[in-house]
Amino acid sequence: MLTLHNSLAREKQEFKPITPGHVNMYVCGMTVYDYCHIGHARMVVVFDVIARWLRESGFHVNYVRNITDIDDKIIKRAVDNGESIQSLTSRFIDAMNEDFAALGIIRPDHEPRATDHVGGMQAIISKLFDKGLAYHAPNGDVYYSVKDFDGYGKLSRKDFDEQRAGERVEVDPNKRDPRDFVLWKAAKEDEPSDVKWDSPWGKGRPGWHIECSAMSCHHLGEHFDIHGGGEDLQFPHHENEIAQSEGAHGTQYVNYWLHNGFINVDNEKMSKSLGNFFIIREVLQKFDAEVLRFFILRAHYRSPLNYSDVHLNDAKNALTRLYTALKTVAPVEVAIDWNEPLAARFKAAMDDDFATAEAVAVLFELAAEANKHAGTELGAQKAGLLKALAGVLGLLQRDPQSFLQADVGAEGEWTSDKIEAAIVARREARAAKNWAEGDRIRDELAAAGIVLEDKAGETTWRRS
RNA sequence: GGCGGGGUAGCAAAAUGGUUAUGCCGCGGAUUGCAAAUCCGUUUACGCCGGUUCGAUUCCGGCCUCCGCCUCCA
Repeated sequence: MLTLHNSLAREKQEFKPITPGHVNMYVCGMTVYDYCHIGHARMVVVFDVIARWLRESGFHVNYVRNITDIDDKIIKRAVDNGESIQSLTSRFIDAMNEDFAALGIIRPDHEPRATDHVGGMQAIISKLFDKGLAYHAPNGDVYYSVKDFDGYGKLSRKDFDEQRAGERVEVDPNKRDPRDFVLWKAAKEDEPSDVKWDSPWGKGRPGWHIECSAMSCHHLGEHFDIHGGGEDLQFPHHENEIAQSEGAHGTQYVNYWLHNGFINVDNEKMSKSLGNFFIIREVLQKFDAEVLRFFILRAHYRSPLNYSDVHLNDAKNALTRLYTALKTVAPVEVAIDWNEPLAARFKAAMDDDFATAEAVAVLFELAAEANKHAGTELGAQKAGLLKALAGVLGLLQRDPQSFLQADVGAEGEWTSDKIEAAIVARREARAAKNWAEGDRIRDELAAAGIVLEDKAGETTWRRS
């Protein structure tokens, strides 16, 4: 039985799809005006694994992750750069795809872009007008009238009588209620022409929240199973999506809300204003992408996760142990037998709100089993199961050598040819029992971060 | 102020009312020409104070403390 933590109920619940055997899942994706940081990496890795596990569990999954390609920050950046919206967003969409591919992310079934769904957004706004949930403000913007929607606050559990509106932010005089949020932004004189769409309420562009209501509805319908995103989106974004979609359609919007935790730096939220954020491609200069993926999956998706080079290095050493086991004990291909004790533990962990930390622990126990039975059929079976289970998490699918010898962020002076030549020289010295020379060569390589391993007359190498 | 999530061994991170988490690091042993890898063994735990219980890190209450959301944000 699959259980998951539903933010709406604030407890773990058994997962029951609307249509047996099918899962419709929507995740809030990127606003493409800059490179993705490791917080985004966590989000996409987490939901990638969730989608993989749902499929492994036999569901047909329709996974949608949107791209926000129109927004204040995008306009500002494009204007600052003196380029078109289209040129800016397509550049960062390409970069995003590169980064996500490096992380082993399986592309969602649909990646709708906001600018392709403006019509759908207008249709929802019109329905909201029909139901008296939207109004046209003096400044030309269209707002959602929060006080007219009964369920407002049910996701974030905000008791608005307790909130002191305007305490931290000036209340916009165009709003009838401080909680109201924008559905349609009136075009401004100085804005570029490619950010203006015609609408019944004048030229303008959509508000942020309406995008997701429209795109999810287009691909998944008015009522679907799972909606995910970062925990910060719970309020106001997801709360507002509920207000829009349920307000317009009159039916329940989403059954299960999933929110992933943040990546922190020095126990503080990573954010641009604090200047403590890390771009994925920066991190990949220093660490293998699979190390970053592994680092993310070693924690539970809802827990805060502290990032530092020390922690990534720790993760790298741990992943090295797993790959070393697969190098030492060649795995045979196996179909996963979910009744096998360790496989059963893996499954129980994943079924329990996607407890990847426990699932990863199982991987290490399998590695130990494989090592213990190295050279036997049993060992090869254990290694095979290790590789198969890791594959469910999107890990350990490479040739072990390619991971162990990967030249990530190295100086590049020691090419594999040069290393092989040094190994030959060392072998000759050792054959002549010239241990001093053999050890000198090994020390020289070690100083360059290359570790030699002599086994059964063969010498292999890896980078440390 | 409102709402929410934490505090576990040197570091990271899980589960659990009584039984080894797991990984990295450390220490001892086996193995090795010496190493590396591997195996065996092993040292460091559950924020504080009460309560329930035969027994609590695990449940309940209080306290201390850290973090997040309440504003664009994964």
